[in-house]
Amino acid sequence: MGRPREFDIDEALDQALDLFWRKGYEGTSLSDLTDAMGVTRPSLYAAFGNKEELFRKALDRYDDTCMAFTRSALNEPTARKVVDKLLHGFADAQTDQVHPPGCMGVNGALACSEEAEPIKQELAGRRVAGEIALGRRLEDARAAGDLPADCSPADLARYVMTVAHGMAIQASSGASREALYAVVGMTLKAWPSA
Amino acid sequence: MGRPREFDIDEALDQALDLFWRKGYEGTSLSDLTDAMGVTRPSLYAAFGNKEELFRKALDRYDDTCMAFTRSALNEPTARKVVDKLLHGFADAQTDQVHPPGCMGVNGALACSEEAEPIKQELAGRRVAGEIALGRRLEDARAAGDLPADCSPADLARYVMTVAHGMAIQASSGASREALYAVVGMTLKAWPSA
DNA sequence: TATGTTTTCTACCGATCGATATGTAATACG
DNA sequence: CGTATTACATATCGATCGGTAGAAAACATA
Repeated sequence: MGRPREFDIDEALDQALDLFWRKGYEGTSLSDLTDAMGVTRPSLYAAFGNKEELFRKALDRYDDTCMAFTRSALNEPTARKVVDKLLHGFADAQTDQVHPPGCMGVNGALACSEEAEPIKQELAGRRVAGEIALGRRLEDARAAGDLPADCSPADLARYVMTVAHGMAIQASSGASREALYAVVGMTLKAWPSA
Repeated sequence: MGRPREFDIDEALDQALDLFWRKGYEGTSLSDLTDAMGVTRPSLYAAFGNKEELFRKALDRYDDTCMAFTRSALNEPTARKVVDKLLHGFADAQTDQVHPPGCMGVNGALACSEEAEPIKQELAGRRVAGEIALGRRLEDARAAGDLPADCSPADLARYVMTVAHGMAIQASSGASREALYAVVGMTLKAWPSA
């Protein structure tokens, strides 16, 4: 009951995500958001709570859509294929021309004021969670003989995520998809074979 | 002549650098700066112009001091030693415990509002300049037979800088120096031998 | 001591920040 | 229809943003 909402929640969230991705949490103002989302300020607060909650919902949407490949990549049969799909997926997501260049998890809030510290911590936490998930997958691979017994899955996972996040910086600086593919290729050269 | 300045320019600049490094250009307020530098607001403007000029001077000081190793690394005799010294230098600079974690060139302004766009461009420009300088050094190395004839110095340079900037993100997320050293080690495994 | 120059201080500027109070329009239910 | 409920729009809140006027204080030179 009550008056029906005149805008689509997910469409508005996509606009907010685009802004936060491109300008970061603190670099995006409420006026930026309401202009892009086509929603007045009170409607935004009624629908999403406040700026921080809006960011978190946009981040969840980012994870559900743009980062979906990270989950499916872990299901690849071999460790090398997992990493290959992961890094190419990041390269694609960071240069897909429809979203801002780079990575929302890095651009969102890397260095910020005290006020945005919780956001920064949230993003850092998700980054390490991704690294840990990859590390576990590589541990399984080692146990299955898919990786040398003397290698360190944790170190390998950190190496891969370092390249992934480094590519996000490169993309923000204007690197092309092909340039990132070349980086992925060199990264895989360092990959150990069972 | 005139009343002598009561604070040291370089000491104040170091305080400003620490703040910009830790909180970014936009995340650092004038009140943050004056508090940390021990200088009143009009004194700051008289000495440094405005916030943007202060940032640029702090950035120059960062380059002259914390990034000095990047120049000397290029003088190493072999391409591999250049890259080894470069990456270990970045790992050290990003985890030296006296400065904020990560890299000023990345933390300073990665995603920001339109107002800080010139700062963002400046930092991106310096990043690509570093990559180009390394690429030239690797070209020389290839010409000298220090690298395989069929390798791409530009791709190698991009790969190295991608890892360097990725390590900056890792350091911001709390990675230890040893963890970054492990990443450097894996990166060098991909290095071609002549 | 008198004067010119520079730095220091207190106080304040307009603009923008995130967030709301208040009243009206649009729906569902009785 | 009447009423409850929800979303809409206008107008504004106090706080903070980067940046400055204007006067007093500390020096060099005369």
